Amino acid sequence: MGRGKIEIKRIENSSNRQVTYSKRRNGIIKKAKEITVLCDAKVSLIIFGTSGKMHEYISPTTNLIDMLDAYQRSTGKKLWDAKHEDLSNEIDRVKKENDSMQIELRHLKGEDISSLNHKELMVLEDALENGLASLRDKQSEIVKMMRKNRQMLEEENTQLQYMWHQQEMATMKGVVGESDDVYQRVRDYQSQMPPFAFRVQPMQPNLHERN
Amino acid sequence: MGRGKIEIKRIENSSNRQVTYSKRRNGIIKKAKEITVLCDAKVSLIIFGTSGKMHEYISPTTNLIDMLDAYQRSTGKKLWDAKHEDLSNEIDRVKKENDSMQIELRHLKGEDISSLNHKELMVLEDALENGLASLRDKQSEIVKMMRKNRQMLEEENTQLQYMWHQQEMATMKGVVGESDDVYQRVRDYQSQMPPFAFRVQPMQPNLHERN
DNA sequence: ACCTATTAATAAGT
DNA sequence: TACTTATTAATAGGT
Repeated sequence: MGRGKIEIKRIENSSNRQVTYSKRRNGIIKKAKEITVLCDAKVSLIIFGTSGKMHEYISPTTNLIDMLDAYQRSTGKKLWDAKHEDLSNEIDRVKKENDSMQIELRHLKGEDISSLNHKELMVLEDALENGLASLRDKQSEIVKMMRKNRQMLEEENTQLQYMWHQQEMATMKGVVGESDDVYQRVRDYQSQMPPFAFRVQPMQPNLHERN
Repeated sequence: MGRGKIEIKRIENSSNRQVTYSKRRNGIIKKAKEITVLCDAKVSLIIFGTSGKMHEYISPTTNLIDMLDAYQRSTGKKLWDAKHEDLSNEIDRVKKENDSMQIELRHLKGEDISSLNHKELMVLEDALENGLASLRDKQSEIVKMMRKNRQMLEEENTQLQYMWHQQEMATMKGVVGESDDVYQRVRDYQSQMPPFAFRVQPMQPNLHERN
């Protein structure tokens, strides 16, 4: 299709070859676009000329990755190396782990237990009872701590009341000195101990609500 | 280039579209081959039609992997790595899911509960108690079924003993006929009911050990 | 890049 | 699906 017929063999004249390359490259890409539109086809076309410059066309209804995935599915050849397979295996492995944990969780919550046999039910029961036991331990530990806390607060309170009482007495007798007021006494008292917060907070920091 | 000009837009007639697809696909592949030979070009062409069937052409001077490597060098886009990243993200996602389930499981088993606050402990307690309650329900259901089973067996046993006794009486009187021996009686009795195994098996098939 | 004679591709019909 | 052929589209070679 030109001023003369040409044989399909390498064009030896370099500039002719370059010109032909450019024209035909455009031609192919145009054809690729057309078949995409006319026939709902998906095309991936990558062309390198001798210059090393690349030209490509990918049907806008898809992308190279998807095309290559489809290619692999279609041919069975694998383009992505072993590393990808490793990753896929890893995903499978972790997903399986996930599933079994999912099941265990459901069982512990009393769901789907109809499929369990007697032995399995016993194991489950043990687990639940142990869990509950640990929890109760924890809770009683907390209660103990709270009691201790309250006790410490009460003791401190008593001490402060006593001091306040003493101060009142002193005031009534009119012996108030600048370096011996009630506030100084309280500060003296406090300095004998670690700071308040440190002193009476529970050892269990998360005892309090978080939100 | 045909008996008439056509617009470049989707061919609605399905069989026309199929025919055109087939012709033009061949046309493009032919062009790809030609430019490969004429101009020393390297072409990778992958085409999927609506049927999902794939056609490809790769210049014989190269292969798809090399083409894609060159593509990546040329564009800077990374194909495998993109895929890679997708997979890695998937792994991360699933692993996170995994971890949180892991934690929940440990909590239900009474482990690592020191970090929980009061509210969380209450929720946990509820979950454990519910689980235990469901389990106890299940277990009592099983016990009930076993009792029922045993009862059925006992009744059958009684019945058989009675028949055996009768037969003994008959034998003592010497009135044993060929069509009226004890075995026949037992068979008669059994034929009134479904087969033994079917009759007295628990409705809960997994009651028995599996391994 | 553009031009255009010529070949190649192909749309529609069979 | 394959063949035919009128017609359009691509393009070789020249400018």
